[in-house]
Amino acid sequence: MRIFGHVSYYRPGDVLASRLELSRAGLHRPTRAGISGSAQEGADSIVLADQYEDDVFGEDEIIYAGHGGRDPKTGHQTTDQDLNDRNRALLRSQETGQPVRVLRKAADGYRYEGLYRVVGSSYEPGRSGFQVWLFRLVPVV
DNA sequence: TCCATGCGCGGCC
DNA sequence: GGCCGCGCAGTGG
Repeated sequence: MRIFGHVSYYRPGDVLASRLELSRAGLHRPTRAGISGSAQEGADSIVLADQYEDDVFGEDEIIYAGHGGRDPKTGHQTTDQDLNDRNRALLRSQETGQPVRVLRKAADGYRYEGLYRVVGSSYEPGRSGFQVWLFRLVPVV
């Protein structure tokens, strides 16, 4: 059963040591993938891990780059992203307005940043010039 | 360097 | 609908 919103007793600011712990806690179930969710229900959680060059973690908003088109070695986008199921999940979240748990890689592990809502999306050239999905998330008040 | 782990989707009853 | 297999991933020992 997919859970949207807070999970168990975990609250923003909590730090877990690894992706495995995030998974066991239910904060972010996939052990490697950055987007948790389905095209039909939407995304329930995402992870920012300094892997995508087009990410922006701002004071009052997050720009989260969509999935795909990336060279794992260089970290740069090397092809246009496509509308895959993970990106569809975030588009779906924008439609439903369901909150998305945001986790962010930190020095000591993965920090639970809190609940965000997907309020915008675009498909445009990123830093490397290839088309990327960009999702705009703002904190849930 | 290698590979485990969790899961969404699609195919097939 | 339920089960199974496939492919893949914002890791990590």
